[in-house]
Amino acid sequence: MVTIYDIAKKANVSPMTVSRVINNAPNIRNKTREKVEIAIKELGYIPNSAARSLISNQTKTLGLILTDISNPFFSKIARGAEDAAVQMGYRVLMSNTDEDSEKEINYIDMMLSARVDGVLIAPTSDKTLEQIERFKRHHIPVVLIDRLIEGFTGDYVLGDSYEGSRKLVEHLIDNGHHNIALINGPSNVSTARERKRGYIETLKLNDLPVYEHYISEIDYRNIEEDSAKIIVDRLIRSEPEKRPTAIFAANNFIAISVMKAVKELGLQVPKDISVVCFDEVEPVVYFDPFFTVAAQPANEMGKIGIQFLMERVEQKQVISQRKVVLPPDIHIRKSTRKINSRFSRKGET
Amino acid sequence: MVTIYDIAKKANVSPMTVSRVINNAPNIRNKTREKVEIAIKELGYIPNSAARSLISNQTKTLGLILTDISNPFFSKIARGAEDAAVQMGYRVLMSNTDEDSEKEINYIDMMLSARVDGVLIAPTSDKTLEQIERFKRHHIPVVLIDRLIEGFTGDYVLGDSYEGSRKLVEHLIDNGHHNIALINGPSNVSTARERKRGYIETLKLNDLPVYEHYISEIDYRNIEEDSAKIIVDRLIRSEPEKRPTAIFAANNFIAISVMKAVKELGLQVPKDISVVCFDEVEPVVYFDPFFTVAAQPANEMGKIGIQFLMERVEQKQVISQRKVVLPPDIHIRKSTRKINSRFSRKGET
DNA sequence: ATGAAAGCGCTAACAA
DNA sequence: TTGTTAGCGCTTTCAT
Repeated sequence: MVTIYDIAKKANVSPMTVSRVINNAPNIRNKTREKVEIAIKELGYIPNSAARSLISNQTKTLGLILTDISNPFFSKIARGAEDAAVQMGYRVLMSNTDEDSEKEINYIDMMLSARVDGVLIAPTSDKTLEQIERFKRHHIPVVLIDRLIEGFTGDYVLGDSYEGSRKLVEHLIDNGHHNIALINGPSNVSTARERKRGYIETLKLNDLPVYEHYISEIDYRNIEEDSAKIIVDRLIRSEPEKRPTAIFAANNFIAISVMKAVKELGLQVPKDISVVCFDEVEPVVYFDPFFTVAAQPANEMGKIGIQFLMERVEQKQVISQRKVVLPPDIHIRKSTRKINSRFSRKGET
Repeated sequence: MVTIYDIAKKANVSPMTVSRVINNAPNIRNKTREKVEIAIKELGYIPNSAARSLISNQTKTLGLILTDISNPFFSKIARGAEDAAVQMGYRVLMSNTDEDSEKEINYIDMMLSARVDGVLIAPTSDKTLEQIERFKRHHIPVVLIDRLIEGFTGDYVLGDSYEGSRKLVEHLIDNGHHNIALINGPSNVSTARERKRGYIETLKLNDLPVYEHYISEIDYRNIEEDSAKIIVDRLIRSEPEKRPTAIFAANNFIAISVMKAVKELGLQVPKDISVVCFDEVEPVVYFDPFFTVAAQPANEMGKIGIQFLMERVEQKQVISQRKVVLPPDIHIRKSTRKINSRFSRKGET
């Protein structure tokens, strides 16, 4: 490996001068600089980041902890984050926790030993707070993305799950749906809680009853399995007047499982049942927009998350906590249809 | 920051003993080990990777250079690669070149200065070979994924583009299509060349003419723009007997643009025109399998790529070049249909 | 404008 | 079994 000593020897200067050249320090004679630069080119010298880190106490590396980069929502966050990081001269270490808190701990160990300068994380659950404390102890800034943890102090960037749910459910109600089921994510994740809150409050505001048997949860880790089908099956087999006419799937993955289940049960969307969900279902949407969704600006979220993080890392204006909650875009498409309400609402004639 | 010196002081041993404990060295008295471990726990010590790298000359970090992680094909490669890397105790630095060779060079600089122990790369074009040489000069192993470069010596993992094209086109021909257009990727990428070769040879083997005006290329960087539409428009407006009855889109992104264009031109797939492509169009495929595709095992490719890389990095059996070409799975679905050939093939009665 | 010395956190090599 | 010394590649500090 070529070092500044090799360059120094070749250029007939001291290692310190080489260091000055590669750091664009002032007060260097042009001729000296040229000599050094030529030697660098000829030997193909590239500074050793590890040695620099050791002195500067910064690695110019950021940690990105997401649950699954092959989920389009997260891969967009990753893209937005990576682009923003590189633009500011930082590298990105990626990881996939698969919603598994043990994997998450291992990745956090990894990030800690890599001495990342900051971390952007979508926590697997509220329990992650303890792990985040570990970063705090090492004075490593942490920004939360997509998911909030109560008691967390620091910046975060979320989609507005409550508002998105409100609008999605409102849309269903406006189209005559009074029997709306919610298939939610696990309640130890903030987005799921907020979506449920939006769902319940919207029903109540519209004088619609909230049925416990309409609400179920799926652990994200089991979506691939038959959990969605079991739920959809149960919902559909209930007595005709209790059968939901619409399903609110908490995210795109759940929506897909629901679609599959509905189909396997011989029913059609939206003819027999309407479906809405969070997050865009790509890339179909580009040529055949089907799902009625609350689309979150994932790329933007990643970008803002890194910007916040960088400001903490570079200790610019260390303003107080920044809480950004981005509104989702509601797209009304073909997975929902107007129906004739089977029952009138309270107060309706 | 806590160092081995802090631990040493607290545990009343020398820094070297601490080093031995954290490295699980033999010949340490149990009691000493315990003392040290307690101090480590209490102070929350985590070894500094940079310092270790400086001595060991390895960073336990791998570089992953892909074109765009928000493309499902590549995000699956990334997942497979990341999982495999972590399992072997390595970290992964990610990057997105966007098919841009300048960005690619910057990322390669980054990887070089990060002193990654190895690189898994899907090169933007054949020109990347020079850049790969830079890794070679620094004795950093490189494994190619998805795309091959002529003249490259080393391991690679590809999908079988030639074979996939053969089967896709064969399928179209079997269904009466004699007028098949190819909308390809740029010919400085190996997959595009191989797909074209498969297309042409299959036509020839079936005594079908190869028309130059049926073959076009799209730069991956412009897919979002109207390039596909312009091509589809031209194809469709040609004289009736020259109008293709099927389009072979080189990948899923192109296929989506084609679908969009076909729709905007008021036509339907597969009624008016059949469409086939490479790579699965997810996640629709899970509930509404539509596209007839040659699906490549992306996750597997990433995993194998990292395995090969690791063997080079850890200099196990440094066997000669390993060339893995994985066959795609052909899925016949609803985007293609049987038609009555408008003209008989040469030799047919 | 340039150089020498010291040290970042760790470990290899040797010594005790 | 444990400790001492030196040095990985670089930069900070202080000279010159």
